[in-house]
Amino acid sequence: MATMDKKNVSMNDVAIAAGVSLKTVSRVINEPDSVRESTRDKVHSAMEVLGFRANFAARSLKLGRYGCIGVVMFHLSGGAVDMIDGIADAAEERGFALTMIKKRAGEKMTLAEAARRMSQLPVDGMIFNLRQMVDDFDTFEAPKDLKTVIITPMEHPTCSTVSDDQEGGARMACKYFLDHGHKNVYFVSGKKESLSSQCRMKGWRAALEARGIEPPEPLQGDWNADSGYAAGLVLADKPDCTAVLAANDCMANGVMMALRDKGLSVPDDVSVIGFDDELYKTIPNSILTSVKFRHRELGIRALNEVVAGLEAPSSRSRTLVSGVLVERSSVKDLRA
Amino acid sequence: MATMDKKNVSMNDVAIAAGVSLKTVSRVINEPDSVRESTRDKVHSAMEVLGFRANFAARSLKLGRYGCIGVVMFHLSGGAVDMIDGIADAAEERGFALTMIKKRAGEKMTLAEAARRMSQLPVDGMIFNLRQMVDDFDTFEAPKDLKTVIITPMEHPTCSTVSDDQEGGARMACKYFLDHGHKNVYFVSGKKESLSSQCRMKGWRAALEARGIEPPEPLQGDWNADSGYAAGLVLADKPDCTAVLAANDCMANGVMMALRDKGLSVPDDVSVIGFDDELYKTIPNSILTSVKFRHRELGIRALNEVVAGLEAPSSRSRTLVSGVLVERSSVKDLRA
DNA sequence: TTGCGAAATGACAACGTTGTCATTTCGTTA
DNA sequence: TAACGAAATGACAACGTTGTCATTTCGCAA
Repeated sequence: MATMDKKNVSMNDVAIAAGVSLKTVSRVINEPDSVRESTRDKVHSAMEVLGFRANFAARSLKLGRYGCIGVVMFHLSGGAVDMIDGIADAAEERGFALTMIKKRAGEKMTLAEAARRMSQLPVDGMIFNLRQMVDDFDTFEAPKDLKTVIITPMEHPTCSTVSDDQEGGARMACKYFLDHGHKNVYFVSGKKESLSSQCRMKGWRAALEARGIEPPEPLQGDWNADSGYAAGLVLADKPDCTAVLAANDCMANGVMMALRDKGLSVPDDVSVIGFDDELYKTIPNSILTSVKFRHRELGIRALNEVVAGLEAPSSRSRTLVSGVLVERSSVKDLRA
Repeated sequence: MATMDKKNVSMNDVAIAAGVSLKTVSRVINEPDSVRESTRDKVHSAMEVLGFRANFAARSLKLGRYGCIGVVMFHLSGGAVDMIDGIADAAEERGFALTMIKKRAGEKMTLAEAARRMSQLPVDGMIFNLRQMVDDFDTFEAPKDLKTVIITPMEHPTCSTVSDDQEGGARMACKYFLDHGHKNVYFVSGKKESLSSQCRMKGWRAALEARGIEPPEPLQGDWNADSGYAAGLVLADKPDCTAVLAANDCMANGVMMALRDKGLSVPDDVSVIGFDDELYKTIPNSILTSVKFRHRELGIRALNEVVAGLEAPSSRSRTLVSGVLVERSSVKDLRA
């Protein structure tokens, strides 16, 4: 048995084994250049033999920081993966790990509650991913010593926020229709409580009103294809409907299928744009033009904002990550 | 200004403010019943006034544990969301938080490297989510004091593993075809390096061979609809092809579209089964029968396995979470 | 060889908790 | 009122690091 069974190997154990002082072991880890090579080797091999691993708690206690960023997922849905991916990559790059907690199903969590839980954990700063409204959004104050960034399209009075420019994306899509000669644009929304859906609707309205067009009544969907299909059946009967903006690709596909089932062609009779640009994964040769948001970039920005604010937690900024219109062939040009 | 600007409020500060000893403050937090109510109130209001928050590092150092489970994402893809969801919920329920790190794009990470990084972080145990093979899988030995669970379909010599029963799911689907009178089943695979795809293929092979049927050459896909479509075009020309098992729903949809474009009907001419049961989100009135895995359950099991093993890190178990065949109408009954 | 400044190393305290054990206070009974 | 056991509280050490400052060792010039 070469392996010791002492529970935890401390720097002191290593120091004794290597015949040096505790502090020298510490130096080998934190400032190796200040230690003579021969000493360093002794220490390294002692660490090897004993299987030494630095104690996170003791180190953090002394340093007064953890090297971890907290992430609170209020809602964990499909689009969140890329965002987490971005957060995690950026964290790694800057030498941070992530500490994650999640709102449980059914649990009513406020920002204050999330902050309270997080501040008991090893974190130097935190990111809240918020896709729906919470009761205490406006009144919430982040702990003064813990930089807090909220991922949400709403502005917050005291915290930094980061968001996709959902409203801008919707405006862009709408303008694209209008610039292609369409006189009006119908809208199919996502779930009512979703902030994304609300913002996309707001952008759609704004773009139409900017051209003096009265927005028609939006159709209520629930993100899934079936609700898009139902909306499509309704829209097929409206003679003035030449353009449909659906709040996501799945519903856009539902709309397109309904239109076809009603004998209408996309884009010849009706043009359609969706959001998220993910239909191509599921539909071969997909023609759907779509507004794509850079979730990964969003995550990266959020993390960078936290890290940048570690020294000045009370600083406040607002970041918008623009979307991109991925052009395919589901929009007909009505001009000329 | 009611707010103190002393950097960190310690139990000692609270004790002085409340006129009690340090230890009494500690007791108020950890064993409130052992403190007289009047004392408790004094302490509580002192904590309130000073804005006291317990120091995680000091607490962990003393207790010798963190209350955190590490999660390493070797691959962060769509299906991972539900799994993380399950892990996070189960963790929460058992009073643990999650510490997460991710393999970076392009980085070559081994299990040993992941374990080394994790063991520098605040974790009592860890979960590796492994969807592809890594070089040191068979030789890897987990730290003796850190319970390690690997989410992977492969068996590991020393670590506990948890997995969907991908192979069983594929067998189930295949058997379903055969039991409905089909004489053969074609297979469209996902990306070559994916363990899921490999296992699904293995199950398909096994089910056919169990009935003495020689499996036809599998068609290579890449998870996306276009590759399924290409496979469908090939399959449409095979007169003996009455049943197709695609390694995911997107490719299954591609196959179906190709068959229809070739004038074949699903399920009248060809029956199709997919995996993951997610097509209904994108396709209205989807008819695709599909094998669904309970990713959330998988995450819960993985976390529970870690927690159960905290006291005996060297214990080892293997958990398989079965899939479910979600029946729709894409399979024709050829009997009678 | 001696002396010197620089480099390397070490002793000790401190970070903010909790465990151990001693002490004080309380309520009850004789 | 005194005496007692139980309940409440407190003093102090310990967890495993890193920072401060003192001490030792080294290499080199005189």
